[in-house]
Amino acid sequence: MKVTIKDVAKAAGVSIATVSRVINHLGGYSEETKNQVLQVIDELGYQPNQVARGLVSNRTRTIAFIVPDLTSTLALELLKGVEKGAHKKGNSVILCNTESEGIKTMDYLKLLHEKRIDGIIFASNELKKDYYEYIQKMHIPLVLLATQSPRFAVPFVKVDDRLAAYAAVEYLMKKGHRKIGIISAGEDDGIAGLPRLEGYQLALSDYGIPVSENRIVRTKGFHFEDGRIGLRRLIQQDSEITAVFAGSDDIAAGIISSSHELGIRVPEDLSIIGYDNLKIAEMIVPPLTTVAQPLAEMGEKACDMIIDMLENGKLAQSLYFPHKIIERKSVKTLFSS
Amino acid sequence: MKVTIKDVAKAAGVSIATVSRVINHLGGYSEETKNQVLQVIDELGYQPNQVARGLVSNRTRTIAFIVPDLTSTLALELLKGVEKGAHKKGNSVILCNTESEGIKTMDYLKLLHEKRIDGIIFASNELKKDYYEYIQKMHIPLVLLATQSPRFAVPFVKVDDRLAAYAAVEYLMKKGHRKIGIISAGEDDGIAGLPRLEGYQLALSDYGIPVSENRIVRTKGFHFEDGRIGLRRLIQQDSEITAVFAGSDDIAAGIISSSHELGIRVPEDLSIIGYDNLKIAEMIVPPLTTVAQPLAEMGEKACDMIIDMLENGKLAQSLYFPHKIIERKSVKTLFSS
DNA sequence: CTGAAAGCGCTAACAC
DNA sequence: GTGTTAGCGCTTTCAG
Repeated sequence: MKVTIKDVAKAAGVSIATVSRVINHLGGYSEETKNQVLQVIDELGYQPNQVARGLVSNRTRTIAFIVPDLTSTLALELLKGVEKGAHKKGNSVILCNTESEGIKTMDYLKLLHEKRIDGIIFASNELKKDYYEYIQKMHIPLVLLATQSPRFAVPFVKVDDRLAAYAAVEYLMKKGHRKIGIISAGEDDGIAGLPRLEGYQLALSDYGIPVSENRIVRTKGFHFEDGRIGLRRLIQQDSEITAVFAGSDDIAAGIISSSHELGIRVPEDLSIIGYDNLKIAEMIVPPLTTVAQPLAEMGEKACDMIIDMLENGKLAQSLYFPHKIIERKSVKTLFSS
Repeated sequence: MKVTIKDVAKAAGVSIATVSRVINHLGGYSEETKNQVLQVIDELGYQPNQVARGLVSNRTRTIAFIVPDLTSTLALELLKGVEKGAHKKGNSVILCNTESEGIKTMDYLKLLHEKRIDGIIFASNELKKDYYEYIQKMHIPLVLLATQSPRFAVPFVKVDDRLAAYAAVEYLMKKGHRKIGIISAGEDDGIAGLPRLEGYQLALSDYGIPVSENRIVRTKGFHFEDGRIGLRRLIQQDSEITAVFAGSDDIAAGIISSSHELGIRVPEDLSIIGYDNLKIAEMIVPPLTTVAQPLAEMGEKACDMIIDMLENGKLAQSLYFPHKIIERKSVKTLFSS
């Protein structure tokens, strides 16, 4: 029933070593025996047992993808890229949804360790000290995806948030906007919130516009609800605003949803630029102008890096991916410059 | 460096058999040795090697989740549930994104076979004969999620699409609508399209309303674009329509997007009911009234079923999950009945 | 209650 | 070119 290398060897009239050689393309056998073996493999429908292989080779051809929040389309895009990168080279990916809970993450790490997975891609979340240290002990490659660590020297793949935020705000200004607000997670989120806020402030300063606290709304996260609530807070603080930079597309969607309720027209009364270019950006009305991150590509690259590190044994080079502004219909041109 | 069962045995002054017994809670050892072993395990930071375990026990504690299209939020919700169900019992899930290509699916199946995964959850796609036969040969449990097979006796978890579609259309009628269209994949998609179309037709008939081909638009898939194009076709075929049943939330979003361009107000001029209750349903304007499928729960259940089958060795019972209509703001009440 | 030993299916020296 | 054999780390009889 279950056919093993032994069965193949016996049926082909050779030793298991020879079979092993041909399935691993190692050479050291005649063309004739090779064909013989191959034929038997085919007849018997033999599939090498990767578990047994893993036991001796210490390679499971499995990569773990750890995300805090599988709900977000952002994670999905990332995951898609990772999966593609993995499968391209005969690896598979194990999914770990940690739901932001620290305990669950350590839990997962243990499980992954027991499974002797080959590497870890840690996505869009803070790499806590505990995690880092535990992973170090596992002696497997780790790369950070859409996040980075201020403390540990771990290779990462991401876009430069500060730069991208700067570009978004600059775009608004080029369209003639001067009274620009921001609704985004702020300093509390050092990974994504802080740099986006900094980019916003820097862009304003560079254009000689004073930064006013009244135009800043710091949200808890990057979710739809944050945007909904955020807009109400923002117009309360400063009703003169003509444009808003949203820290994420979800926030932007929330802002748009809220504006409808408040009778604010987008983009006629209020222009909005988002961040992420998720699928929802094109599905809402008006279609959202936003800063695109090449998420799928980034995921794929992260995977390549893991495999690279596995093969070469040295740390991969961190990488910034370029952002891009996708123009749709949520920003009104006041005047062009 | 790498600590194995031998190291533990040596350090604890017992045999590896004893260590194995305590880590597997098999009993047959004194309280004293147990504590001794446990302590050493802790000190050494020993983690059993699941690969080695898998080799002898033929259990890898890994379940594969196969979906054709990871892009959709639907897949995401399903996946979330599956992941939860798996992790709950110390299993992990390997993700397979087949992108609808048959070759890639067989490819994956081979890979999964080599990895000796414990079971397969096959989601929202047609189970082709090739796949089925191959999986049969693997001798591992298989369950269909959000899909079913008209040909093979494979346990499934899904909602009854026909019933749910019926309910959606009936809802529209209870709100006073009589001229109701449908934009959805049709007979070509036997799994989801056909039953939804049937539900639509049946509901109409039951209320004594003739089914008109002019009110039916059959789309290629269930995507946003299908909805956008679909609406234009529909109003061309019949401009009198007051409500539309969309085969998916994505289609519904497309319809709404299209209506804006066409100057049709939702729900004032046109009511829309969607299907799936994805996250986008609450994020668009107006928030979408839709038929909810408990996707995450379904995913979790599918996982439970796999594990069940693994433990009991017999086929699980197929399960229909209940649908539910989520009322939001995309349907106008003409008159209540 | 505990240990010795035979594998699980495969790879990788090491012989011939 | 090809076969023999010693493990990889663990579970599981079988003795004692």
